[in-house]
Amino acid sequence: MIDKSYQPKQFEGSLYKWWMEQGYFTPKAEIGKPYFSMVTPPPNITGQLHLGHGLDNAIQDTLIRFKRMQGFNTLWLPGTDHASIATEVKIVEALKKEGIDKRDLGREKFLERAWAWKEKYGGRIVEQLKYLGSSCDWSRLAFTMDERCSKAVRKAFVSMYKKKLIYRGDRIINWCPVCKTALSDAEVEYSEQDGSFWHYGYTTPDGKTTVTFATTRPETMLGDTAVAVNPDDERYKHLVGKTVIVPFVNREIPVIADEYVDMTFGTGVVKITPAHDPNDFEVGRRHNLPVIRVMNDDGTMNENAGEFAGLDRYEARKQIVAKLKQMGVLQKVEPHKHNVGSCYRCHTTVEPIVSKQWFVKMQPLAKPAIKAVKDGEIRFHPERFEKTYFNWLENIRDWCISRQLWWGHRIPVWYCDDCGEQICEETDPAVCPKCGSKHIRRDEDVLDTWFSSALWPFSTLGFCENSDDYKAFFPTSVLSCGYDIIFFWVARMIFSSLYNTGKVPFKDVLMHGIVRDEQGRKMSKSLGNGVDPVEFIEQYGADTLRFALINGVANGSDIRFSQDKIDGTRNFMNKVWNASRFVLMNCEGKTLADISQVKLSLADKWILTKLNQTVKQVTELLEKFELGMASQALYDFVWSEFCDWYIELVKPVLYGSDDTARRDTLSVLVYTLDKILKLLHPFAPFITEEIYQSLPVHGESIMVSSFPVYDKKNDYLSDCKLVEELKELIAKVRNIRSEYGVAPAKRIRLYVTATDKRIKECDAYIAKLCGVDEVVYAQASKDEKTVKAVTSAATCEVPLGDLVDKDKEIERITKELENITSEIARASGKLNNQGFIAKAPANLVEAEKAKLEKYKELKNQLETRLSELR
RNA sequence: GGGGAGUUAGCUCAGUUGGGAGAGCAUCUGCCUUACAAGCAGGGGGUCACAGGUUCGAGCCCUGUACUCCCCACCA
Repeated sequence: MIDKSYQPKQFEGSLYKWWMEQGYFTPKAEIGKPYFSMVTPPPNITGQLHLGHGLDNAIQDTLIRFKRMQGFNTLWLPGTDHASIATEVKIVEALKKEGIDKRDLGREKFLERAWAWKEKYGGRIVEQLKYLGSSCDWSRLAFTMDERCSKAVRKAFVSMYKKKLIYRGDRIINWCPVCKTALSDAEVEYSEQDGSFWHYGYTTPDGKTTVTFATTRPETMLGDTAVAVNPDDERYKHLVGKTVIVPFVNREIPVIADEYVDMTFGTGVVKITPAHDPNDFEVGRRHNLPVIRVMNDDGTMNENAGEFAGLDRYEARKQIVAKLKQMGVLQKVEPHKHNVGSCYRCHTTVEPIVSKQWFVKMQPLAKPAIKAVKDGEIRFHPERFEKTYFNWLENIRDWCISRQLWWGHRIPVWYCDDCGEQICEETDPAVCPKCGSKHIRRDEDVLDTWFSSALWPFSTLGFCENSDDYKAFFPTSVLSCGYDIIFFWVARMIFSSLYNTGKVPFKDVLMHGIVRDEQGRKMSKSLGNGVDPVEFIEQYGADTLRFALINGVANGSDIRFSQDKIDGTRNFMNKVWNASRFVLMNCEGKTLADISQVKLSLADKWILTKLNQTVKQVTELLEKFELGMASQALYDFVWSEFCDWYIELVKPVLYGSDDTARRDTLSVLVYTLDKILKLLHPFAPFITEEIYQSLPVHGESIMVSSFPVYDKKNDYLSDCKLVEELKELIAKVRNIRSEYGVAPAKRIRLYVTATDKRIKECDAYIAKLCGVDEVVYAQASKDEKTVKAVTSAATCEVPLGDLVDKDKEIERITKELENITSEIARASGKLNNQGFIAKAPANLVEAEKAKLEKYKELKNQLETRLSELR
């Protein structure tokens, strides 16, 4: 028997441990067997569990549990990400506290520290994920830098290098002066900031002509190597080919003509700094301009900056502006809003800088990735994210994959100091294969952390070894993650997988949104509005957390996590708990029968039908990945049908004296509860297992039991309809009692004139649920003061004696009559419409006719009643 | 500049092939009815942003408008 009150803390931990011990999460690789597999988005080893993980895991665990119960060979493979830059930043910070500089420590020692750090903290998030109930196979736990994944990284890199899809070159990249590394385009976040537009000009050597322009970054002028105008611009045609002088550095630079310049913008003149602006870099290439870097890696000005060398970039800007002003060169300063890029890790403003880096050539990889989605080999849910995906891949630029960091996969390229050869092989070279020299050096840089995560679905499964896991579970079935990492991760997995394995990495992509706080703000450390899932689970339990994150939420949309939602969900869990307790209490000391052997009551047939339809609905919705709607359907069935009606309907039998009837109904009650628990288990694994273990008859574990299956022969539609009519009748009588203020405890008599004869089978139900001590199947006598309720199945008269207020009754019936009349108008309007008759589906027309008949009958009854009263 | 999403009850949101507007919370009334007051019963509350169009029929499809939010691009 379960406890009196629902206290999830008392059983969640131990159940999880037991599931693990039983090995339920760990499948065997059975090649050819129908499978369902997923890989988790690997959380960073630096990470703390937050509600985003909660949502992600709730979704995936729900899917995997559903599929497992459906009999698929299911694998959910977890792991963690080394998170190159994020981790390195943390370790550098920790070292700083000890007064140690990374450079002084040296690469090897630094990596020792990093690994030690990973051992110490890397497992924390994994442990936290277990609180959620995630049925991942922890025995297959992967790490992006473990041997298997590293091997895949090496293999992929070498292969792409040899196919010239990876190349090294001097290009404009985004540079973070704090992290001191290059970043990919995706790693830069843009935000609008207030800045200034400084207008000034450069003058020709003869001092006669000045060309004026505007810039937002005056400090870059020290690296200017040209001034550009549009070739069609009549104002400046005469200047093209002439030169002007850059102040401070006294460089003579040409005035060039280039289509890039927009004549209508500003003065129509652009200063060109090839080393520090992506567009200028392109212009510089076209005109063979020198590329002069004026900034160091830490954001200070370098020796090319002349008198400003050594200053921080912003200080240099300040001083340059001041001096330009002093010199009388500065013409005006305008406030200007512009988008500034910042590092996604440390939020420092990034600098576009020319630098020698490694790149992945994207065009050839993007094409098949686009095709796979266009052809429907991979489907996004919701579909709209496919557009986001296409848009990105169609406009993609080459991917900068080298990082000036130590923590990560070191680029597997060696350089020969003697002959200059570049060596890139799957095994480390000892000597230069070309000249035999021993003087070879390995590239210092590591790879973008996303390069290894891009291989995740197949690297973790043992693609390199062509392992049984790979053969049994690849391609994976579903990938679930937030829409915020479509570019970082989803797109890159798709092209990487197509390139390396020739297969798509997964068939369906299920996108979810961001979990926000009550006010709709993003949860963040700085706002302090984050909810710690571990604390939350302590208080409310994992089931409540999971259900609150999933229930009623549409795919891909953000979620507001509010106390209201939490309370409502906790109440639902409590409801499930108490309803189960009711069933179990009634089972004590009783024997049950197989429901195929019992005589089903009306209520039994009704709940079995409703159950059956819920099974159908939930299964279909889950198969379409509509988890939010599936859980909603379950919530409604459990609370509004099973608890509110069925349990109440069966009480008379359970408390009655007919043992056979009791046994039969109890059997249906337990049967239904068993199915409810199974349907609910993927969403709320703990509470369902805990209750399941207390059922009079149960399997070893609910998580390896079979998911309920819809069976048409369990639909008792006519009985179902009768119960719906009964519910209507009960509601109307209750309404009258309530309206007339009849004390709830007061037993009354009820006169029923049935239009549906079967309503006479419902005595006990009516009596119990309407607080009636006697149901009389006749009309009330003329002198008894009654209030009348007209329903689809019967007319009821509630004798209320002096409580009956004639005027109030007339008012009530008039109001009801108005409703009915408008319904009749609507229905007959429809039926009089020739277009409707001709074009609407026949069943709809029939249904409408039936409704009209019913309403007319009700109207008659009400009119009769009204004339009686008057 | 390009793309996407949203606008439905006081609040937060569902509403999937177009066929009589829903939930939770809040609110009002009455109930500690032996599973549950974390509950039960009953009630009130919506020209589904606006304007057109398609259709027998539109919250849902099309066009436009307004406001809000997000992503991408980055004319210096």
